[in-house]
Order: sequence, then C-alpha cells, then structure tokens
Amino acid sequence: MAKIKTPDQTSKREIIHAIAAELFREKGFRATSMRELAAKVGIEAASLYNHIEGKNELLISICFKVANNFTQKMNEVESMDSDIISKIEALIRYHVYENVYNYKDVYVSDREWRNMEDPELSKYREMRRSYRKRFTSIVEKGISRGEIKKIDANTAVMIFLNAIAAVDQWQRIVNKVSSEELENNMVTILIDGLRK
Amino acid sequence: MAKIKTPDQTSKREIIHAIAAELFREKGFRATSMRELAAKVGIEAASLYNHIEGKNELLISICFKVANNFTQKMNEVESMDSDIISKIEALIRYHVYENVYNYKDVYVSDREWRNMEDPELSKYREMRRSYRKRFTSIVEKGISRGEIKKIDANTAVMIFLNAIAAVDQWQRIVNKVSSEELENNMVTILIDGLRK
DNA sequence: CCTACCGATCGGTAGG
DNA sequence: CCTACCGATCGGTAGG
Repeated sequence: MAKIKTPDQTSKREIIHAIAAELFREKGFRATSMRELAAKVGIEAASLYNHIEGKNELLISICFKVANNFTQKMNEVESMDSDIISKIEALIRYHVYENVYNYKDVYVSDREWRNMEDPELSKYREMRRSYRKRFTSIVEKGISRGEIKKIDANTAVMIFLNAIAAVDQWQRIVNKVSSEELENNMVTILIDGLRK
Repeated sequence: MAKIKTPDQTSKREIIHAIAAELFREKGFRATSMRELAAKVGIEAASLYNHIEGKNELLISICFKVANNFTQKMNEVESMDSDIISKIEALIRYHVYENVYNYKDVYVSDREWRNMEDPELSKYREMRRSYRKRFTSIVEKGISRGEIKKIDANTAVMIFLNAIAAVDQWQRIVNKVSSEELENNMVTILIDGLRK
C-alpha cells in the first residue's frame, strides 16, 4: 500500500527539498545545518523531521533525481537514428538546458555527491561511470566512422562533461544571452572549435 | 608521502600543509577534522598548533598559492609577443600542467575556496574575477583581429576554465596517455573542435 | 609534543 | 509544529 499523504505534507516536503538544494549549493552539504535549513523554511529544526527522514536523505534525493534525468536522456540519444555529431549536439544541448533550468540540483549533485554514504554512494558512482562510458562509446563510434577527428575519446568526454558542469558563472552569462544562444555558442565552440 | 623522514629538508609545517591538501581534496574542507589531519601526520591534534595557526590558515595558504601561480602565468602570457591563438594555447597548456603536477592544491583551491572568510574570501574572489576578465580580453582581441570565430567570449572562457578544472577523472587519463599527449588533445579539441 | 579539557554546535529524539 | 534536551564531535587552549 502506498503512503497516503495529504496535499499539505507533500508540498512542505517539496519546499524543504528545494530550500535544501539552494543551501547545499551556496554553502556545501557539510556546512549547511539543519537549524539553518529549518529557519529558512520557517519552522524549528525538530519539525523538519515530520517531513523528511534526515539530512542524508535530502542529498540522496537530489543526486539521484539528477542522475536519473541524465540516464534517461542517454537512453533517448542512443536510440536516435542520426549521425554521431547530432547525438553529441543533443547531449550538449541537454546539459546546457539542465544547467540553466535546474541548476541548483545539478550543481549539488555534481559537487556534493561525495558526502553520500554507501550503498547510495557506490550506486551513484556506478551511474556516473556508466554515463561517461556510454558518452565515450558515442565519441569512439564517431571516430571510427570518420565523422570525428582522431582524438582521445576519454579526454574529449572529460572536456565536454566539465565544460558544461554547473558553475556560478553560468547564471551571469544567461542573464546576458538567451539559453538558446548559450546552447549555440557551446555547440559551436565544442564541435567546431575556436579557430576561424 | 614517505614514512621515513629525511632529516629536516621538509619542515613539519610543509608536511602538515601537504597532508591537509590531500584530505581537503578527498573529503572536503568541512568534512576534514583536525584530529584526522593530526593522525595522518602522526601527532596529536593539539600538537598541530605548534606549527600552524589553525584550520582556516591551511585553506587560505593553499588557495592563494594556486591563485598566485595562475596570476603570474597570466602576466607572462599577456606580455608574449605572439598571435592570440598561441596565447590561448599557452594558457591551456599551463592549466593542464598545473592540474597534472599540482593537482591536489589546484583541486582544493577550485572546489573549497568558498569555505574561506573575509577578508581573504573577497580578495580571492577578486583574483578569480580578474583572471577570468583578462582571459576574456585575450579572446575578444582574437575575435576583433579575425583570428577567432565570432562567439561569445565569456562563454568560451567559461568552457575553457571548466574544461581544464581539476577532476578525479584526470589522474586516470594521465595514467593512460602522457601529460604532453593530454595537452595536445586539449589544444586540438578546444581550438580546432571535434569535427573532422 | 602531550594530557586534559573547554564552549559551541551538530544531527536527531522524546513527548506533548 | 513546538520546547527541551541528548550524545557526539568539532576547533582550539592551558599548562606542562
């Protein structure tokens, strides 16, 4: 039997998770206290535990939400019937999109996941490893098909994943150029390079 | 770090700083306790304070050592008498070099600097901002000279700085390809792109 | 470089 | 959702 929640409980839990993501991003998981989180929610620290299991659960929830999103996108891209460059472009655009519209969760999952403990830590590590491996396979296929230069596929994927990782800087740039413009710049620079 | 110490040469203070960088990188600044650091040094926690001022001093020292290195390199590159692409290439190669041979300090300065407090925090932020600005100016000059495509210079610099930022992944790659090979891959991908 | 110990703060619980 | 409070752990100090 599924847990029955009143609309109020569900909503408060979501509020707590959202504010937690904000604080974890700003100060880091370890540096954020449950008392601080409670204050920002507008209740006492003890009251948080009527809505959530604990501090660790908050981090776990954020990290796996993001990991599942990217895994699902990779499934889609792998089954795309298109050339390799288009697949890589689709992945780049998705990373940009997630970093713009879901940047708190993405940032926390990328920088704070080390604070999880087993078994979640191992599972998360495995998901990251798998995503990177599947991305690398796509690049390698592009090389063997002659669509892509003969570069080291691991290095290329590392550059891509890092280049698009969440940073504070992002929001400033998005305020100047649109998300679409940002995606286009990314694709141009990463796929066609800087040189004119 | 060797367990048997060669007489002096490396001061206790330097040993503590090196082990601190290692721990801050592995577990994060907040998650590293002075007791843990002391244990790895081989003394009691209280004894650390005969050699260092406190936990904050360790982080400050690491962050500014790295920041000063990059600032000095930027001074050199700006005064280079060469085309813009060569300047950007020199910066990329330096980032790769620092990330390979000084990766603990670079990683900590890049991911843990938020744990500093004013006035150091503000000073460090300003150094980062300045470095990024000078890098952007170089790219903009390249665009106006026609050496570089008309892309958004801020986005390009963000990609470059992130692409080359320290990650665990790095060491694995360096074990497979040489540092020079890694530099060459980086330069190729970032300057000339992926497409054949 | 140690033993002994401090005040502060942490995540979380009991009980209403 | 609150007050009251727990044991654990933190960075750091006193004094030898």
